[in-house]
This record gives sequence, C-alpha cells and structure tokens, in this order.
Amino acid sequence: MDRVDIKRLAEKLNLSTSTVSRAFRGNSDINPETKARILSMAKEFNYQPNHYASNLRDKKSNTIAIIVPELANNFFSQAIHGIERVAREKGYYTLIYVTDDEYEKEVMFIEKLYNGRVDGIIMSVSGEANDHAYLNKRGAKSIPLVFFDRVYDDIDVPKVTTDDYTSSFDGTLHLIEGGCKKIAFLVVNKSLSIGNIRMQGYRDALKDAGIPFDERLVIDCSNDYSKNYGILTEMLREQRPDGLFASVERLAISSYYVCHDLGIRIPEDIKIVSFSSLEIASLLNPALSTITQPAYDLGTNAAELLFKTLEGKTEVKDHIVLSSKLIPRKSSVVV
Amino acid sequence: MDRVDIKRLAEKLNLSTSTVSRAFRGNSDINPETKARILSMAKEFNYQPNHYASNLRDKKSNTIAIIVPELANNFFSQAIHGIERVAREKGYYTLIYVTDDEYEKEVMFIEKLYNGRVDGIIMSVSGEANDHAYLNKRGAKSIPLVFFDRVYDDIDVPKVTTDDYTSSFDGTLHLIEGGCKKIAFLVVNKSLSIGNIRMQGYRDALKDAGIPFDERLVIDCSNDYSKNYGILTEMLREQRPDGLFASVERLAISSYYVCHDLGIRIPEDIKIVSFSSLEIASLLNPALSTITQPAYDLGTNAAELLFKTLEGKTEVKDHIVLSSKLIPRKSSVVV
DNA sequence: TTGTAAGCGTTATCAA
DNA sequence: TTGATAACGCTTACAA
Repeated sequence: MDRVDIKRLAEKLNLSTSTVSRAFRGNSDINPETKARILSMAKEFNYQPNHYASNLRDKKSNTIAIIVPELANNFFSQAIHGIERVAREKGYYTLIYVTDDEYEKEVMFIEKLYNGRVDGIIMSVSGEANDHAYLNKRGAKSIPLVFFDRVYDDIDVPKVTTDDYTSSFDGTLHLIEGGCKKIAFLVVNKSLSIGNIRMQGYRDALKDAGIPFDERLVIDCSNDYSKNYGILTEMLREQRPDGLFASVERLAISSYYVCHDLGIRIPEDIKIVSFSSLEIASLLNPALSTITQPAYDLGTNAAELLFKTLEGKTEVKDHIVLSSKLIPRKSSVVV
Repeated sequence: MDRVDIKRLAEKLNLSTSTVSRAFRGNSDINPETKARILSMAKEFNYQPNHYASNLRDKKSNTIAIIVPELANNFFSQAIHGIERVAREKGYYTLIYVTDDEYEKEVMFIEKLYNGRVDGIIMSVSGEANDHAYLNKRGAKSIPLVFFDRVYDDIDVPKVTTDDYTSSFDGTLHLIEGGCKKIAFLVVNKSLSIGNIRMQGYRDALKDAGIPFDERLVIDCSNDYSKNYGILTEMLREQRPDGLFASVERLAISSYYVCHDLGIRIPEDIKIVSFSSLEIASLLNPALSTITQPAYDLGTNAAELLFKTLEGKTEVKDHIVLSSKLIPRKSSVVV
C-alpha cells in the first residue's frame, strides 16, 4: 500500500529493475513498447524514482542552494524568481536559505552544504563580518559558488552585480542638481563591498560638484528598524541635511517615518533618493525616487553562470555588471 | 583530496565506519575519547555525513516543502519565516516552491514530491482550478500535508487560517460607518475558499446595514496587474462606487494607481480597505487602511501542526483559526 | 533488448 | 565499547 519502489514495479511488470530504471532515463536502449508499459504502470501507481537513491548513486543532487540575507524584500524575491526560472529549465531544484543578515547562519548553511546536498550555491552575502576564510576551507572549493549583488571581493568566484558606482554617482548628482548642498549618505555596512562602492560614487559626485565630503554625514545604520529610527532622528535633528541618499531601501523607509514624525517635509525640506526595488515606490507619500536594480536579471545571470561552471563549460571567473535605472519621482523633485 | 567520506575518516583513525558513524548520532554507546578524536578529525577535514546516504538509509529526509503562490509578497515571506523558525528548531530543512498562482505548477510540484524528497508539505494553494483530486491519488496520502491561509475545503488535512469572515465583516462595516453606500468587493477568485468566505463577510455586513447586495459590485480580478488596471478602470467609471473592499493586497495597489490616474480622490471620493501585510501601508498616499493577518504566526502554527503529524503525536485534523487586525488609516477616514 | 550484480555512503543489528 | 555486515532504492557495466 505504501510507497511503490522500482522493485515492486518490476515484479508487477515481470521485468527486471534495470529495465524499469531504463524507462526513466533518456539515453538507454529499451523497447518503446516496454517503456510505454512501464510508464503507464508507473503513472497508475504514482511512482517516482526515489530522489535520494538516485542521487546517492549518481553523486549528483540536481539541486542548487540560494542563500540570501532576507526574503521580505522585493529585490531578493525577484532575484530568486530569476534564479528559479533558469534552474527549473535545467531540471534543478532550488533550496532557499535566509540568513537574516547573520554571519553565523551564513557560515552554518555553507558548512552544512558540504554534505553533498547541493551541486552549487548562489549567494548574496550577509556581510556582517569580515572573516571570509570559511569559504576557502577544505571542502568549500569542491562546490561551485556564485555571488550576486552583495559580494566578498576577496573571494575569487564568479559574480554578478550592478553598476553601483555609476548609479550612486548619478543619484547623488541628481540631488545636487536639485539644489542639495548637504547630502547625508545612509549605509548599513560601509565595509561591505556594496556599501563601500556606493559610497565612493557618492563621494565622487560631491567632489565633482565642489562640495566637501563630511564624515559626519555618512550614517552607519543597522538592520534593525527601531535602532535606525533612533539613529536617523538624531542625525536629522543635529545635522539638518537637505538631501538623503539611501544606499539601501529600508533606510529610505525609516527616513520617511522619521521625517513624517519630525514634520520635515519631503521634498521641500529634504530630498530623498534611494536604492530600491519597491514596486509601489510611486504610491508612497511622496513618491520615492529610486535607483532600481534589474533584480530578476541579476538572478538569471547568476544562475546561468553557475550552470556554466556546473557543466564544466569553462572555469568561469567572470564578473558580470548590469545597469540600474535612476527613476526620479517626487521625493527628490519640487514641483 | 575531494569529498571525505566516512570510510576515509575511519581509515585515518584506524577505526571502523560504524564507530565513526556512532560519533555523529546522539544515542549510541561510544567511548567519549574516541568520539572526541573522531569529531576533531572530522572537523579538520570538514566532513559532513552525506545527506543522501543517510536519508536513503533512514527513509527520512528531514526536509519539508513549503509551497506558496508567490514570494514577492510580505504575507508569504513572513509566513515562510515563521515556518522556517520552527523547522530549524526541529532540525529540518525547508524547500520552497513558488507556483506563481499556476495550478499546473502546483500539481507538478506535489507529484514530484512523492519521490521521498520531503517528509511533509505546507501549502497555501493557488486556487486557479477546481480539481483537487490529485491530492487524493495513491501516494498523496502517504505524505503529510498542511494548508495555511488559502485552502481547499474539500481536502481533509489540517489547516491554519485567519478569521476571514469576521474581519471582512468588520472591514465592510468600517466602510459603511464611514458613510459608504456603494461598496465594491474586489476578489481574485471567488470560488476559492478564501475569496468566498471574505465575500460572505462583506455580504452579511451589507445586509445588516440594510444595503442591498449588488452582483455588479463584485469584481472578479486576475493576478495580472495590467489586466486588473483595465478591469478596475472600467468598473470605477461605470459603477462609481464610494467604497472599495479589496480582498487581496494587490487589488488595493491597483486601485490606488487607477484612482490616481482617474483623479478619484481617496478617501474623499472613495474609501478603501484592504487585506494587506504591507509594512509600509502607513507611508502610502494616502495611508492604506488594512486588515492585517498574523502571517508569521500562521507560519509557525502550520509548521507545528505538520510536525505534530510527523511525530505521530496525533492524527491531527485540526483547523486553527487566528485573528486578523483591522487598522483604519487615512484611506478610509476623512479627517 | 533485457537481466544480473555491484556499489553509491550511511546506519542498525548483531556478534565479539 | 567496537567491528562486520546487510540493507536502503537506484543505476550502470557487463553478460546473456
């Protein structure tokens, strides 16, 4: 009554297990009629070859892992969507891991994965810590890895990112052109490559405009909403900037809350631009000017890079860079 | 150099594989010193017991599947978060599947899963079709299933939902009390239990208030944004309702776009209430009145129900109902 | 075209 | 406390 396995199916059909097995693999020689008979019986009994047995035999899991810092975020859900499309096409399963931006979880996930559970890993790093050595340990090398968006520069694997420098430069320039003289830069972890590069774009745009860089306007935030609320409230009170460049969506959101509560008007008193994949950016009060990354494409590109490596096509050490789009909306434009 | 397996480890340690294996299971008798030796060597070589071999042996995958209609949606990301917390505590992996609201994918996923890949399934159904028979096929019964939020009533498995009837009733009442006389009900699939129950709450609230039910005000939408834009534009032009009850978040979003474009003022011309887990509902223009479901708790409850079944504690056929919260904001309140 | 048999890496049982 | 062995379900050489 329970699970039907290949043996039972073979018995019922008066065939050997090998013949039955052959019906399920594409390549092997098998009489079309026999194959049809087998498949129809398999269907009737709802038989599916046991995944674990096949994988043990083949030393191949047909599964890839996706590791992201968070799920409740349009950027990552879109990227995952992209990865999954490609994976599905290739007949692969996807296993999703969420680190909640905790370095320990990231390490734990990766180390666990050395058990052969997956054939490859696509990751956007948490970046909470600076020790990436765990990725170089014995065993690590045996499983292909691809980074997307948030990467560790010192780890030599294929990467897919966006043109963070250019778009940060442009976003900052947009604020300057709007008349901002004192622009704060909001970042979560400026030592993480992404924060770092984005800050560089910001700095250079200021420089080009002859605005001196002021360390006090670089605001190091956290991933915690209530902490950020405090940090931003203090900053807005003390520094009174007239522009805000949020290097991460959640910091723009927090800024909105703080501005609303402090009675600071957007964009009249302060203009805001943010990296964001929010689909409803234009419905916010006021509509949020965004730098929008091609999240879905980042996903498909990362997946394709991984599969290339998996298929041994090349020893890929590529770094693909896609372009983001600056979409000015009301938060940075006085009408 | 490659993968280290238990045999290699045993050789290096001059022990048998069984002894090495014992070092990794909690129960077995083993000399503490030997165990320590084994574990330290395992650590050095980054050894992890092969997942597929263990699972084949044990006929147990320590994995559960989560099947949801979409990912880019706070409700589901929060629910998944809840499920994962519980799963992690129990030492289980989670496999996430996204159906994109397509019935075929749902069926395909489930049928694939009969291959022993997972020990249990937690699903929020797509509800695109009305044939749920595939869940009763041979093999289906062998793998425990729990529904959450979007369920098939005719399938007898444990379920976790929210008090959809009551909150729809209350949400509609809220609009009526705000002076609405002509309230449209926006739904994606009214034959799906969730749409059906929510509509019942809406109908009964109207009835209580002595407002006649009008079939033309029940708007059957799709999952496609641009289609919905058309549907809603037409409806708003022709019916000119003064209230909108969105049974699903995305329909409220579309309504906002349409209202903005048609110059219909919210809440002056039309008041809106929507089921929604949007964290930034209060930042919208205008702030959106929501019925917010306890998504995270739905997740944890569903997971706990599944694990109860898995642990054979009971032949659970429970239906847990949690309460949502009506949060009136500007979209339904003229100040 | 089909069948036989070995082996994938583990772990539980039994014996030592 | 440790070791030998069989078995989990499947696939693939090789033989028939």
